[in-house]
Amino acid sequence: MNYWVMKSEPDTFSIDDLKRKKREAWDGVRNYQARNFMRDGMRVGDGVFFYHSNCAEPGIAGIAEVATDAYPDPSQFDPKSQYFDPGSSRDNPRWMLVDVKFVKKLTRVITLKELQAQPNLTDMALVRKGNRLSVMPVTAAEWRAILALE
DNA sequence: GCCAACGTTGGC
DNA sequence: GCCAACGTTGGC
Repeated sequence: MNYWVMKSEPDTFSIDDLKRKKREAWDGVRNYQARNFMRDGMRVGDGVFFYHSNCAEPGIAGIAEVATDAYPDPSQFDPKSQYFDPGSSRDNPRWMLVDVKFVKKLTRVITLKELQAQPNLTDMALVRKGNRLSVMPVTAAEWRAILALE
């Protein structure tokens, strides 16, 4: 069982959207490191912090769960999609994704500011300046420490 | 909207 | 293979 944080801009897809839809294919990831985490690291049942980025109150807004193994992101084959990748093929897909299912919305957003203020979380990739990865691993200790803040 | 950080692209 | 130019992310 591993833990992850996945970022989404709430204007595009928020924890409330996931709550309403119950489940979502996490498409559009076009970063190799993030893809590798989904493809090689994620297993069904892994815990996911749903992080709101690029918004008024950036932070962890809810909990989700990995619902599938990785499979090819269909949007890479769709010429009409903003995520279309002409360099990818069905025989040799470049981009993978997982489905994520809603677990719960936190009673409040645990803000980035708050996470940065935790002495035991200073090593966490998420809180380090300039980290733009949209999918990152979280240790079990970090997972517990963050849940305890709610 | 600004800009720092950083990944990607492409000329050489 | 180097690295400048460029594009994107995301906090502020």
